[in-house]
Amino acid sequence: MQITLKDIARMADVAESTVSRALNDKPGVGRETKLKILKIAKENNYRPNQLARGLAAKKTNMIAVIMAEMDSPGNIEIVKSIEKAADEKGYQIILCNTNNQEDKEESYLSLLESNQVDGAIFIGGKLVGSHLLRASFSQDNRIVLVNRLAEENFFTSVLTDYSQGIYQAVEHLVEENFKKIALVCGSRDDLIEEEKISGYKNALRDSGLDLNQELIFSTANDRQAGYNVFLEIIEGDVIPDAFISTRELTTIGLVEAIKMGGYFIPDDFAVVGYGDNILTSVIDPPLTVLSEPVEELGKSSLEFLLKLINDNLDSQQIKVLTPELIIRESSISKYN
Amino acid sequence: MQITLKDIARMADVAESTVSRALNDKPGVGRETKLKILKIAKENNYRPNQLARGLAAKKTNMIAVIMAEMDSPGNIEIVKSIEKAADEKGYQIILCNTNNQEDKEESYLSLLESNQVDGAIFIGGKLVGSHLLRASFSQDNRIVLVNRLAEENFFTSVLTDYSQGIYQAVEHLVEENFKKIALVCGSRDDLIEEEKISGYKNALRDSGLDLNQELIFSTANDRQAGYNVFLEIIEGDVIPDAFISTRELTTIGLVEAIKMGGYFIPDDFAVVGYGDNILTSVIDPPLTVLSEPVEELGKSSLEFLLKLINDNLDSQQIKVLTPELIIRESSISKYN
DNA sequence: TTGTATGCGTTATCAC
DNA sequence: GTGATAACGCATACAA
Repeated sequence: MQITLKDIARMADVAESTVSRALNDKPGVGRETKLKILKIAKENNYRPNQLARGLAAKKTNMIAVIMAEMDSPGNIEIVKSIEKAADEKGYQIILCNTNNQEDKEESYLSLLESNQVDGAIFIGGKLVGSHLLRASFSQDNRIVLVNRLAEENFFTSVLTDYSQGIYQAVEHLVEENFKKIALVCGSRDDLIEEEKISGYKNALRDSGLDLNQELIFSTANDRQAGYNVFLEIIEGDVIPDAFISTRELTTIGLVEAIKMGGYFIPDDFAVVGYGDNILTSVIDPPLTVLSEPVEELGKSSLEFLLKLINDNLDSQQIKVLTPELIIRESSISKYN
Repeated sequence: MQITLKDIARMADVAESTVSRALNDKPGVGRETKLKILKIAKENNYRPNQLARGLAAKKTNMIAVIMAEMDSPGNIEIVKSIEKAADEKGYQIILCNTNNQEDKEESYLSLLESNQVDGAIFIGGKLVGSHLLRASFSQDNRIVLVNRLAEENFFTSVLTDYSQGIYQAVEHLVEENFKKIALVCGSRDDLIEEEKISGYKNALRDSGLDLNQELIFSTANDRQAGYNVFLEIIEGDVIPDAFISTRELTTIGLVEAIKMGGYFIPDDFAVVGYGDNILTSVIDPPLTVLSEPVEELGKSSLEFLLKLINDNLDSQQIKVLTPELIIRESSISKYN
């Protein structure tokens, strides 16, 4: 059995409250007694019961990080960044994976509603549903969204400016003399995907290129989907000369399909992928990518959340970060 | 503020204990009252405070998964498998990343010692230190190790049989007529690495090949280390014709270095890598790998842990799983 | 500076 | 079947 405050109090021959104060570095305890208490605690390897502590103090120093997809290296990087920042502030994180299932999201949400965590960060995923909104209201808005939109602009969020990112990508491809640029994104009823499309359209317009709706493709975000979409495309009427693939796993599959089909990158098709991480960097040829500001996304989201928690700041804040276009071989025209 | 048992009791005009029984599906509460209570709870979106519940019941239905490295896709797969199994059993997981730092491991261990979780699974990492041993003793051995060894064979564990895996890999390479097979593994004072070396030695002996200590290389498990070790090797006295790389990230770097050096796989060097996942599968040419039984590692570790927790089973168990050799292009000799 | 008393929200052990 | 009541381990307001 674990040793408790009461045990220490008995051993040190003081009151429990004194022990509590000593252990928590609170004022109002004599130097002598404090040292004695700390010594005893250490000797007996005392660990405060966090459940009891949380119950009494209404604070657990834990936050939930709820991610829609664990397969994405970019998301993992964001988590690592959050964890690093949290560690520095004395918080621990609980990592939860919803696998894009709404019911799991709701179940993890109860971590917050049942006071097991002081706040929650949501990474990615579809449009925010009603349960999240409700929870946010009832839980003093101790929620931060990363790369996720809500219909009502209500949540404190840290977002990647996909529109601007895609715009840069198109611009670059146009400079490289590619004319028929395909966009591979996600479901069109997802607001974030609409944002990408809007960046794509704007860039085409500003470059004087015609928009061809047939060059916009919506797929799931996995490798197979990326693979399949290419097969579909080369069977189609309009054959692009360049691809902008806006998610990591799709990018992987797309590149595979191109190579498997006997085509060459960038000679037959230029490719701009998404995410600058170990996965995309392993691909041959070296891939031009939109680099997601993963480090900053994580750091900022945690900072926002701690503000919400500690300052009871309930005014919502939004930070928008622009991805960086990292140009490598896969998008360099051989004719330039 | 969140609604509590007491509130519901008041609304339903019954005692708190009755509400508790009703909500927990315990016997001893009338059908009528039970329905009434459940209705009120639902209407008010009641969520039991898990801290209080855990404190009173001495059970949180949460387990900690403490991993040494989040960068490894194989480890992520193990976690996903654990999470899936846990979900089915009504457990949630807390995912912790130690980054191979002993102090972080110790701090996360306090999740267990402070009763925030019912048990813990450790994935990977160096030899088990004294703090883990101590914790295991004081916490009724509610600890399971995955791919991790302890000096004293004391912990319930699920292990990959690296020795057997490497043995198969050597055997295969020998069949393909490779003669100078290099082994790239981790630090030699790690027991797991010694196991790999032992499989390597046994296979060489059984194949009638000479052992050359200069063909065994110890590196860190990251990409750069894999890259560097190849540079070092081709500067060396003994040039191998095949590599067995026993960790994912090292494998990535090694392959990169080979290709960067202008060499061809498998013509100049055959390669057997580690881990059958998205990362290794993206590599060109298709990589022969030792496929880690990630799914089973996760599932079994959770089952073991639940047994330890619920059955108070303190007899230690060990399960050993053999990796599967998946043969692809990178290890096929052009002369066969 | 220190001790006493109370409460945090639940579960569990008694009575009735 | 139901209701008091005492834990669970800690924090804190207040009294001393």
